[in-house]
Amino acid sequence: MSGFLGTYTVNLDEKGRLNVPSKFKNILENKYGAQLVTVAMDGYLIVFPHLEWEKNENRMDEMAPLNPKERDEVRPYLSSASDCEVKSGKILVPAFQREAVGLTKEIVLVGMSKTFEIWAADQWKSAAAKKR
Amino acid sequence: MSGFLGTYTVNLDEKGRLNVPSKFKNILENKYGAQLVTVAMDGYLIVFPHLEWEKNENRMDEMAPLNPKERDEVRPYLSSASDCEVKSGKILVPAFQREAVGLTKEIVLVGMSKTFEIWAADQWKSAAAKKR
DNA sequence: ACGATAGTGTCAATTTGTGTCGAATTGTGT
DNA sequence: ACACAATTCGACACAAATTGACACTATCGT
Repeated sequence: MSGFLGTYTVNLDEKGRLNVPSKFKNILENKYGAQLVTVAMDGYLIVFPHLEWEKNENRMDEMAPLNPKERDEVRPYLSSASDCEVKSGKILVPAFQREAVGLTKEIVLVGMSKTFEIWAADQWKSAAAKKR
Repeated sequence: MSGFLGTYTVNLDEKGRLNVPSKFKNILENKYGAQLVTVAMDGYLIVFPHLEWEKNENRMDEMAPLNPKERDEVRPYLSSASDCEVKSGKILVPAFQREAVGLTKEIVLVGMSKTFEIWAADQWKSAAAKKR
Protein backbone atom coordinates (compact mmCIF):
# COMPACT_ATOMS: atom_id res chain seq x y z
CA MET A 1 0.00 0.00 0.00
CA SER A 2 1.25 3.44 -0.91
CA GLY A 3 -0.53 5.80 1.40
CA PHE A 4 -3.66 7.77 0.67
CA LEU A 5 -4.07 8.52 -3.04
CA GLY A 6 -6.80 9.76 -5.33
CA THR A 7 -10.08 11.59 -4.89
CA TYR A 8 -13.41 10.15 -3.78
CA THR A 9 -16.76 11.86 -3.85
CA VAL A 10 -19.01 10.79 -0.98
CA ASN A 11 -22.03 12.10 0.90
CA LEU A 12 -22.42 13.00 4.52
CA ASP A 13 -25.42 11.27 6.09
CA GLU A 14 -28.08 13.07 8.09
CA LYS A 15 -25.84 13.13 11.20
CA GLY A 16 -22.74 14.38 9.44
CA ARG A 17 -20.92 11.08 8.95
CA LEU A 18 -19.03 9.92 5.93
CA ASN A 19 -18.31 6.43 4.72
CA VAL A 20 -14.58 5.84 4.49
CA PRO A 21 -13.79 4.40 1.05
CA SER A 22 -12.46 0.87 1.31
CA LYS A 23 -9.05 1.82 -0.06
CA PHE A 24 -8.54 4.31 2.75
CA LYS A 25 -10.08 1.94 5.22
CA ASN A 26 -7.54 -0.73 4.34
CA ILE A 27 -4.64 1.65 4.83
CA LEU A 28 -5.97 2.71 8.20
CA GLU A 29 -6.51 -0.86 9.33
CA ASN A 30 -3.14 -2.13 8.17
CA LYS A 31 -0.82 0.76 8.88
CA TYR A 32 -2.48 2.90 11.51
CA GLY A 33 -5.65 2.26 13.43
CA ALA A 34 -9.05 3.77 13.94
CA GLN A 35 -7.86 6.85 15.80
CA LEU A 36 -7.69 10.03 13.76
CA VAL A 37 -7.20 13.73 14.29
CA THR A 38 -8.87 16.23 12.00
CA VAL A 39 -7.70 19.82 11.67
CA ALA A 40 -9.61 22.60 9.95
CA MET A 41 -7.59 24.65 7.52
CA ASP A 42 -8.76 27.43 5.30
CA GLY A 43 -11.27 25.66 3.09
CA TYR A 44 -10.73 22.01 3.98
CA LEU A 45 -10.02 19.52 6.77
CA ILE A 46 -6.83 17.54 7.12
CA VAL A 47 -7.24 14.03 8.48
CA PHE A 48 -4.22 12.64 10.32
CA PRO A 49 -3.95 9.06 11.44
CA HIS A 50 -3.10 9.37 15.09
CA LEU A 51 0.48 8.24 14.55
CA GLU A 52 1.11 11.07 12.11
CA TRP A 53 -0.55 13.63 14.34
CA GLU A 54 1.73 12.84 17.26
CA LYS A 55 4.64 14.28 15.34
CA ASN A 56 2.97 17.70 15.39
CA GLU A 57 1.68 17.38 18.88
CA ASN A 58 5.08 16.84 20.43
CA ARG A 59 6.28 20.07 18.92
CA MET A 60 3.30 22.01 20.24
CA ASP A 61 3.50 20.57 23.73
CA GLU A 62 6.86 22.17 24.27
CA MET A 63 5.28 25.55 24.66
CA ALA A 64 5.54 27.40 27.95
CA PRO A 65 1.99 27.16 29.26
CA LEU A 66 1.93 30.56 30.93
CA ASN A 67 3.33 32.48 27.99
CA PRO A 68 0.45 34.12 26.11
CA LYS A 69 2.47 34.66 22.93
CA GLU A 70 3.27 31.00 22.62
CA ARG A 71 -0.30 30.05 23.32
CA ASP A 72 -1.46 32.37 20.59
CA GLU A 73 0.73 30.59 18.09
CA VAL A 74 -0.60 27.09 18.60
CA ARG A 75 -4.20 27.98 19.40
CA PRO A 76 -5.42 28.25 15.80
CA TYR A 77 -4.37 24.68 15.09
CA LEU A 78 -5.42 23.02 18.31
CA SER A 79 -8.71 24.86 18.58
CA SER A 80 -9.75 23.80 15.10
CA ALA A 81 -8.75 20.18 15.66
CA SER A 82 -10.73 17.22 16.90
CA ASP A 83 -9.95 13.65 17.56
CA CYS A 84 -12.25 11.12 16.11
CA GLU A 85 -12.44 7.50 15.29
CA VAL A 86 -13.54 5.26 12.47
CA LYS A 87 -16.67 3.56 13.79
CA SER A 88 -18.67 1.07 11.77
CA GLY A 89 -16.60 2.16 8.78
CA LYS A 90 -17.63 5.77 9.19
CA ILE A 91 -16.20 9.02 10.48
CA LEU A 92 -18.31 11.59 12.24
CA VAL A 93 -17.12 15.08 11.40
CA PRO A 94 -17.95 17.31 14.38
CA ALA A 95 -20.45 20.07 13.71
CA PHE A 96 -18.05 22.91 14.43
CA GLN A 97 -15.64 21.63 11.80
CA ARG A 98 -18.37 21.09 9.24
CA GLU A 99 -19.31 24.71 9.71
CA ALA A 100 -15.71 25.90 9.70
CA VAL A 101 -15.13 24.63 6.18
CA GLY A 102 -18.70 24.68 4.90
CA LEU A 103 -19.41 20.97 4.53
CA THR A 104 -23.01 20.25 3.72
CA LYS A 105 -23.67 17.02 1.90
CA GLU A 106 -21.48 16.33 -1.07
CA ILE A 107 -17.82 16.18 -0.11
CA VAL A 108 -14.56 15.11 -1.70
CA LEU A 109 -11.82 13.07 -0.04
CA VAL A 110 -8.37 13.79 -1.35
CA GLY A 111 -5.46 11.44 -0.67
CA MET A 112 -2.25 13.14 0.39
CA SER A 113 0.00 10.18 1.12
CA LYS A 114 0.27 10.18 4.94
CA THR A 115 -2.90 12.19 5.39
CA PHE A 116 -6.04 12.90 3.46
CA GLU A 117 -8.27 15.91 3.13
CA ILE A 118 -11.98 16.59 3.26
CA TRP A 119 -13.35 19.26 0.96
CA ALA A 120 -16.81 20.56 0.29
CA ALA A 121 -17.50 19.38 -3.24
CA ASP A 122 -18.15 22.87 -4.59
CA GLN A 123 -14.98 24.25 -2.97
CA TRP A 124 -13.03 21.44 -4.52
CA LYS A 125 -14.45 22.09 -7.96
CA SER A 126 -13.71 25.80 -7.90
CA ALA A 127 -10.22 25.18 -6.51
CA ALA A 128 -9.62 22.74 -9.32
CA ALA A 129 -10.89 25.25 -11.87
CA LYS A 130 -8.43 27.88 -10.63
CA LYS A 131 -5.48 25.54 -11.00
CA ARG A 132 -5.22 25.93 -14.79
CA MET B 1 -6.55 10.17 23.20
CA SER B 2 -4.62 13.18 22.08
CA GLY B 3 -5.21 15.78 24.73
CA PHE B 4 -7.75 18.56 24.69
CA LEU B 5 -8.69 19.57 21.16
CA GLY B 6 -11.39 21.57 19.46
CA THR B 7 -13.83 24.26 20.48
CA TYR B 8 -17.11 23.78 22.32
CA THR B 9 -19.75 26.40 22.89
CA VAL B 10 -21.60 25.94 26.17
CA ASN B 11 -23.64 28.00 28.59
CA LEU B 12 -22.99 28.78 32.21
CA ASP B 13 -25.98 27.84 34.34
CA GLU B 14 -27.61 30.22 36.78
CA LYS B 15 -24.91 29.50 39.38
CA GLY B 16 -21.95 29.93 37.06
CA ARG B 17 -21.23 26.28 36.30
CA LEU B 18 -20.37 24.79 32.96
CA ASN B 19 -20.95 21.30 31.68
CA VAL B 20 -17.68 19.64 30.71
CA PRO B 21 -18.04 18.13 27.23
CA SER B 22 -17.69 14.36 27.27
CA LYS B 23 -14.48 14.38 25.24
CA PHE B 24 -12.80 16.54 27.85
CA LYS B 25 -14.40 14.60 30.64
CA ASN B 26 -12.96 11.35 29.32
CA ILE B 27 -9.47 12.79 29.15
CA LEU B 28 -9.73 14.06 32.68
CA GLU B 29 -11.02 10.75 33.98
CA ASN B 30 -8.47 8.62 32.17
CA LYS B 31 -5.33 10.73 32.29
CA TYR B 32 -5.73 13.15 35.14
CA GLY B 33 -8.47 13.41 37.71
CA ALA B 34 -11.11 15.82 38.89
CA GLN B 35 -8.71 18.35 40.39
CA LEU B 36 -8.05 21.43 38.30
CA VAL B 37 -6.35 24.79 38.60
CA THR B 38 -7.69 27.78 36.73
CA VAL B 39 -5.62 30.87 35.96
CA ALA B 40 -6.94 34.14 34.60
CA MET B 41 -5.00 35.52 31.65
CA ASP B 42 -5.72 38.56 29.61
CA GLY B 43 -9.11 37.72 28.14
CA TYR B 44 -9.50 34.06 29.04
CA LEU B 45 -8.99 31.42 31.71
CA ILE B 46 -6.52 28.58 31.44
CA VAL B 47 -7.64 25.30 32.98
CA PHE B 48 -4.82 23.02 34.10
CA PRO B 49 -5.39 19.47 35.20
CA HIS B 50 -3.66 19.36 38.55
CA LEU B 51 -0.83 17.21 37.22
CA GLU B 52 0.01 19.78 34.56
CA TRP B 53 -0.18 22.62 37.02
CA GLU B 54 2.42 20.98 39.21
CA LYS B 55 4.94 21.38 36.43
CA ASN B 56 4.56 25.15 36.65
CA GLU B 57 4.67 25.05 40.36
CA ASN B 58 7.97 23.22 40.33
CA ARG B 59 9.41 25.87 38.08
CA MET B 60 8.14 28.66 40.30
CA ASP B 61 9.39 27.00 43.43
CA GLU B 62 12.90 27.32 42.16
CA MET B 63 12.75 31.06 42.46
CA ALA B 64 14.69 32.75 45.24
CA PRO B 65 12.01 33.62 47.78
CA LEU B 66 13.71 36.83 48.83
CA ASN B 67 14.14 38.19 45.32
CA PRO B 68 11.46 40.84 44.72
CA LYS B 69 11.86 40.80 40.93
CA GLU B 70 11.07 37.14 40.72
CA ARG B 71 8.19 37.49 43.12
CA ASP B 72 6.80 40.24 40.91
CA GLU B 73 6.86 37.94 37.90
CA VAL B 74 4.86 35.11 39.33
CA ARG B 75 2.48 37.12 41.49
CA PRO B 76 0.03 38.01 38.70
CA TYR B 77 -0.48 34.37 37.80
CA LEU B 78 -0.82 32.98 41.27
CA SER B 79 -3.04 35.75 42.55
CA SER B 80 -5.49 35.16 39.73
CA ALA B 81 -5.48 31.39 40.13
CA SER B 82 -7.94 29.12 41.87
CA ASP B 83 -8.24 25.42 42.31
CA CYS B 84 -11.48 23.76 41.47
CA GLU B 85 -12.92 20.39 40.79
CA VAL B 86 -15.19 18.58 38.36
CA LYS B 87 -18.34 17.74 40.29
CA SER B 88 -21.32 15.94 38.77
CA GLY B 89 -19.70 16.52 35.41
CA LYS B 90 -19.58 20.26 35.94
CA ILE B 91 -17.06 22.93 36.83
CA LEU B 92 -17.95 25.91 38.96
CA VAL B 93 -15.95 28.89 37.82
CA PRO B 94 -15.33 31.14 40.85
CA ALA B 95 -17.08 34.48 40.70
CA PHE B 96 -13.91 36.56 40.83
CA GLN B 97 -12.56 34.78 37.76
CA ARG B 98 -15.81 35.10 35.87
CA GLU B 99 -15.60 38.81 36.44
CA ALA B 100 -11.90 38.95 35.62
CA VAL B 101 -12.47 37.72 32.08
CA GLY B 102 -16.05 38.85 31.59
CA LEU B 103 -17.87 35.53 31.48
CA THR B 104 -21.61 35.92 31.44
CA LYS B 105 -23.56 33.12 29.84
CA GLU B 106 -22.31 31.95 26.50
CA ILE B 107 -18.74 30.70 26.72
CA VAL B 108 -16.33 28.79 24.52
CA LEU B 109 -14.03 26.00 25.64
CA VAL B 110 -10.85 25.76 23.61
CA GLY B 111 -8.70 22.64 23.67
CA MET B 112 -4.96 23.30 23.94
CA SER B 113 -3.61 19.77 24.27
CA LYS B 114 -2.47 19.62 27.91
CA THR B 115 -4.76 22.41 29.04
CA PHE B 116 -7.91 24.03 27.84
CA GLU B 117 -9.19 27.57 27.92
CA ILE B 118 -12.45 29.29 28.81
CA TRP B 119 -13.42 32.31 26.75
CA ALA B 120 -16.42 34.58 26.79
CA ALA B 121 -18.15 33.80 23.49
CA ASP B 122 -18.01 37.38 22.23
CA GLN B 123 -14.32 37.70 23.11
CA TRP B 124 -13.64 34.50 21.25
CA LYS B 125 -15.51 35.63 18.17
CA SER B 126 -13.73 38.95 17.96
CA ALA B 127 -10.35 37.27 18.55
CA ALA B 128 -11.10 34.86 15.72
CA ALA B 129 -12.12 37.71 13.44
CA LYS B 130 -8.80 39.46 14.03
CA LYS B 131 -6.81 36.44 12.96
CA ARG B 132 -7.29 37.02 9.25
C1' DA C 1 -30.51 31.25 65.18
C1' DC C 2 -31.92 33.59 61.09
C1' DG C 3 -32.24 34.83 56.39
C1' DA C 4 -29.49 35.59 52.36
C1' DT C 5 -26.18 33.99 49.25
C1' DA C 6 -23.46 30.64 47.06
C1' DG C 7 -22.71 25.80 45.88
C1' DT C 8 -24.31 20.96 44.74
C1' DG C 9 -26.95 16.81 43.00
C1' DT C 10 -30.67 15.15 40.17
C1' DC C 11 -33.94 14.83 36.66
C1' DA C 12 -36.68 14.89 32.19
C1' DA C 13 -36.68 16.82 27.58
C1' DT C 14 -34.01 17.52 23.76
C1' DT C 15 -30.28 17.02 20.82
C1' DT C 16 -26.45 14.54 19.04
C1' DG C 17 -23.93 10.26 18.11
C1' DT C 18 -23.84 5.13 16.96
C1' DG C 19 -24.90 0.36 15.07
C1' DT C 20 -27.39 -2.17 11.79
C1' DC C 21 -29.61 -3.56 7.80
C1' DG C 22 -31.72 -3.85 3.13
C1' DA C 23 -31.47 -1.83 -1.37
C1' DA C 24 -28.77 0.19 -4.86
C1' DT C 25 -24.46 0.63 -6.96
C1' DT C 26 -19.95 -0.59 -8.26
C1' DG C 27 -16.28 -3.78 -9.06
C1' DT C 28 -14.42 -8.51 -10.36
C1' DG C 29 -13.63 -12.79 -12.70
C1' DT C 30 -15.06 -15.69 -16.31
C1' DA D 1 -21.95 -9.57 -21.23
C1' DC D 2 -22.97 -12.11 -17.30
C1' DA D 3 -23.28 -13.67 -12.50
C1' DC D 4 -21.43 -12.94 -8.23
C1' DA D 5 -19.02 -10.40 -4.60
C1' DA D 6 -17.95 -6.27 -2.41
C1' DT D 7 -18.92 -1.63 -1.45
C1' DT D 8 -21.75 2.35 -0.69
C1' DC D 9 -26.08 4.64 0.48
C1' DG D 10 -29.70 6.16 3.23
C1' DA D 11 -32.71 5.27 6.77
C1' DC D 12 -34.07 3.72 11.05
C1' DA D 13 -33.93 2.52 15.93
C1' DC D 14 -31.33 2.88 19.77
C1' DA D 15 -27.75 4.96 23.01
C1' DA D 16 -25.41 8.70 24.95
C1' DA D 17 -24.62 13.49 25.89
C1' DT D 18 -26.37 18.08 26.74
C1' DT D 19 -29.47 21.45 28.54
C1' DG D 20 -31.96 24.00 31.81
C1' DA D 21 -34.49 23.87 35.79
C1' DC D 22 -35.46 22.72 40.39
C1' DA D 23 -34.80 21.43 45.09
C1' DC D 24 -31.71 20.73 48.50
C1' DT D 25 -27.29 21.82 51.37
C1' DA D 26 -23.57 24.57 53.13
C1' DT D 27 -21.66 29.03 54.38
C1' DC D 28 -21.65 33.71 55.90
C1' DG D 29 -22.83 37.89 58.29
C1' DT D 30 -25.76 39.93 61.55
